[in-house]
Amino acid sequence: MSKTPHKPQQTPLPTGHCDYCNDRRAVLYCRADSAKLCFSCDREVHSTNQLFSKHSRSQLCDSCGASPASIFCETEQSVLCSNCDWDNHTQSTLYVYPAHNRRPIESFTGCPSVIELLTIVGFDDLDNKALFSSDENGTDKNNNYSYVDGDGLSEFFDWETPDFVSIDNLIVPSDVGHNYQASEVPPLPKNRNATCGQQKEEMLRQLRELAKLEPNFNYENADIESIVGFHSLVPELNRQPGNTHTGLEHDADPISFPDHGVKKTSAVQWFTDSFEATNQLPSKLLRNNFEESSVVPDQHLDTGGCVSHSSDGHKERSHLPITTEPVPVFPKVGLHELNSQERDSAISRYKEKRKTRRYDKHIRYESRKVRAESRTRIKGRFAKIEH
DNA sequence: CTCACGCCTTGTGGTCGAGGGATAT
DNA sequence: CATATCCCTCGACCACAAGGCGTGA
Repeated sequence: MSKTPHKPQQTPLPTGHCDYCNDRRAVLYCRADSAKLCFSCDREVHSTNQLFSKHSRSQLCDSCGASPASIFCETEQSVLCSNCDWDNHTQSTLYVYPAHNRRPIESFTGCPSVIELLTIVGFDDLDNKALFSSDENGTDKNNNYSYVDGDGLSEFFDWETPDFVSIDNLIVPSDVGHNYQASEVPPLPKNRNATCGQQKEEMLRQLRELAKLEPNFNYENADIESIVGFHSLVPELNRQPGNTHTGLEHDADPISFPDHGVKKTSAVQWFTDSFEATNQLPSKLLRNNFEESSVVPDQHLDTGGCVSHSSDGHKERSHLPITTEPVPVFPKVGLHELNSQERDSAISRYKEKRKTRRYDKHIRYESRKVRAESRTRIKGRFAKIEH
């Protein structure tokens, strides 16, 4: 592994506050709620009940700060939503910047513990002692995070460049009529740390606060090993099984962690697709949300192609091995035929549809609800009223 | 254009049971 | 590995008030 001297570009970070507490900086985005949340409020909101815990959350886009990120650009060290990824990595001619290494990142559900969150946002290589020691040494009076040498953090922030994708992967043969295939996003690498983008300092700070509130969190024991078998660290209260997913969990195959003698019901279930099994938690457990929220649906909404679509967006998702090898996510024909106006229109329709999508039960007529609740029933069925 | 009227459609929730996955034998 | 059992999820069912819509005055 070669460490690159490249440091994240210090573009202005979005300064949006959490929609819930309006105090801390928002670092996550909940699609179902269309809300930007900090880690603390995310836990509070999504641990309320089982329904809320199913909400799919993603990191906030580093660029616009208003949409769920689905792409990690290693070159820019940023997490981007599909639109910003498109804007940042394409030119007006729809050619893709070939030099940027990008890959999909995951959303998650449930009510993950701090340990899980560390993993989910890409801090899985961070020693947990460093998490706390940096809290003591690495924050100033204003609780602003600063790099700390010698405790693992500085090393952590020396970004490593996985070898999973190279420029060659993005070079398109000259005989290809258009360059869209170049915009495909490589599969999830085994080394998936440092996907937290440009808000990593804020994330780390919030996670540190969260860890202090987590009664069972013991950094002395919370090492990476325990992440893999983190049953013992998972507080029985105030949390529900967390998982990362594509938002298409219906067809996912649930897998459990090594039992460690813990009853399965207490184990956190994760969802896996066709991931190559590795020893690293993220590689094995995390799924990407590329299919649902990345550039793919945005850019070839109605053009068919490699990603199957269904009316409900759940049952017929593609089984293409997008996580094991690069998949030509763009059709050979069709996309280049879309002019920018059509594309904008398609994107708008997609975003609007996504925005209005509802998973929770919605009562249109409260009066009917009241009426139904007061009606006489026989075995649950409405019964005729005898006059 | 507004209003009244009549007819058709819609939506509401608790329970049951089919179906399928997980677990035990 | 095959079968049995358990457990969970989810759709169907019911009656009828309210909403929607067309028509005529």
